[in-house]
Amino acid sequence: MAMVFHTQIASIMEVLANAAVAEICKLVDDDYAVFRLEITQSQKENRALRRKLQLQELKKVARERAERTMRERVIASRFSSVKILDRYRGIARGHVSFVKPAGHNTWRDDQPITVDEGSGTSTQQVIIIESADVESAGPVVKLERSEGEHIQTGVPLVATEDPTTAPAAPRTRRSIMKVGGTLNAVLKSETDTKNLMGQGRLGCPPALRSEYLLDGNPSPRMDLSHQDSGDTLQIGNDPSCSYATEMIPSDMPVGLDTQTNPMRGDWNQYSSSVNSEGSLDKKGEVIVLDEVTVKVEGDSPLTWNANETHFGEGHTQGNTNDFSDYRKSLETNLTVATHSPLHTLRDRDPLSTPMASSDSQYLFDQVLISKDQRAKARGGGATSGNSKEKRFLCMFCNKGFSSSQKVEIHQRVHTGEKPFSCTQCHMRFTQAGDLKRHQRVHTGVKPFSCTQCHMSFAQAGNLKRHQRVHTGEKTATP
DNA sequence: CTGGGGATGGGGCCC
DNA sequence: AGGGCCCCATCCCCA
Repeated sequence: MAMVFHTQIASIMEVLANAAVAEICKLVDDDYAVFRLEITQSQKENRALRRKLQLQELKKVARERAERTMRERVIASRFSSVKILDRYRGIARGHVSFVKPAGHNTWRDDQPITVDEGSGTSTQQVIIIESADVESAGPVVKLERSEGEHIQTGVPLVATEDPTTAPAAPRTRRSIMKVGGTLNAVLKSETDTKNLMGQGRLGCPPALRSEYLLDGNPSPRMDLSHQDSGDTLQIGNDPSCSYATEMIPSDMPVGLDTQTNPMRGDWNQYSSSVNSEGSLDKKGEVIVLDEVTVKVEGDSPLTWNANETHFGEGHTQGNTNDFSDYRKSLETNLTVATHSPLHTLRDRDPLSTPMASSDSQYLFDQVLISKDQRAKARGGGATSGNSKEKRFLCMFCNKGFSSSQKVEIHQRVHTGEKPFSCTQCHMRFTQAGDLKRHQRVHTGVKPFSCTQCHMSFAQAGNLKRHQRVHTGEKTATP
C-alpha cells in the first residue's frame, strides 16, 4: 500500500516537474523572443542614428567649406564690388545649388547625380537632400556636374538619369570625379558653373523640384534613388508644360508631400494668420509670429541652413530685397528676430564669429543699398505704401500684400518655387505670365513694333526702351 | 567701354 | 479672389 502511494506521489511529482520545466522553457522562449525583438529594434535605432550622424557630418563639412569660401569672397568683395557677391552667390550657399542654364545646352538639369549615403565623405559640391524620415529614406547627396566635366567621388555613386539622356539605363552607375576638396576647386567649379549658367543670374534655385503633373503626360524624369530603402523619389524634370515646383534644396525633406513643406502652404497659412494691420511691433502679432515659427521648426525637419541664404537663390534682384527686409525685421523687432528663421540661421551660422559677423554685416549693408535703391525707384517698402490694405504679410520679408494669392506668389521669390515650366526648354517660372512671355522666345512672335523703324519686339518694355533711341533719351546706366 | 537688344524677375493694376 | 497684363529694373550678350 505504501509502495503504491509512493509510486503515485512520484508520478505526480514528475508530472509537476515536467510541467514546471515546460513552463520555464516557455517563459525563457518568450523572453528570448522579446529580447531578440528588442535587440533588433535597438540595432535599427542604432543604424538610424548612425545615418543621421553621418548626414550631420556631411552637412557640417559641406557647410564649413562653403562658409570658408564665402568668407574669403566677402573679403575679396570689399576690394571689388558687390557684383562679386552676386557672381559667387551660388557658393555662398552651404551647398551648391542646382544650376540651370538659361537656354544654353551646356548643361541640363536632367543630368543630376545622386550619391548614396553612407560615404562619410564630402565635397563642396555636395547637395544634401535630407529625407524627412532619415531611417526610411536616408540622405541623398547630390553632386552638380557640368556636361563634359568629370566629377568623381570616392564613394559609391548611384546616378540616375533622365531617360532621355540615358535611354539604355534608367538607372545607371556613373563614375564621378570629385572636382576637388580644396577651395580652389570650388572656385573653379563655381566659375564653370557660372559659365554653364549661361545667363549667370539664372541660377535656378536649386533644387528639388517636386512636380504636379497637370496634364499627366508621360515625361522623362529622373529618380533619386536610395540604396537602402529603395525609396525612389521622382524629381520633376519634365520638359513639358507641367506644374513643377522648385524648392530650395537645403534641408528640405525630399518627400514630395508639399503639404508639409514649410516653404509653402504652412507659411502661407502663417501669412494669412499674421494679417496684421500694421507693423509687427504689436505684441499680439509678435506672439503669433513666435507660435508660428515654433510650429515651423517643430513640424518639419527643415532647418534653416546658415548657408541657405538668399544669395544663392538665383534671383538676383530678389536677393537684395530679402536680406534687407529680413534685416529690417530683425532690427525692428527683437522678438521676431529671436525666433525668425533668419535668426535661427544666423545663430547656427559658424560665420558668427566676430570677423564673420562683420562680413555678414557687410553683406547686409551691400544688399541694403541695392534694396533701398529699388525701393525708392518703386516707391514701395515692406509695409509701406498704404494705398491699399495689405493684410497679408510675407513671412520671409514681412512685406505686405493685398491678398493671400499675392503673398503666395511673392513668397516664391524666397522659396524658389517655380511652378510653370516651359514645354520647349527647361526654363521655369514663378508666374504663368512669365512663362507666357517666355514662350515668345520660342515662337518668335514680336507683337510690339516700332512706329519709327521696322524693329519689332517681343516685349513692350523692350520696345519702349528701344524708342529712346529715336527720342534721344539716354538709357539709364545701371 | 558703350550702346542696343534679348530675356527674366518682381510687383502693381485692372478686370 | 484670381488671373492676366503691364511696367520697371536688371542681367547678359554682342557688335
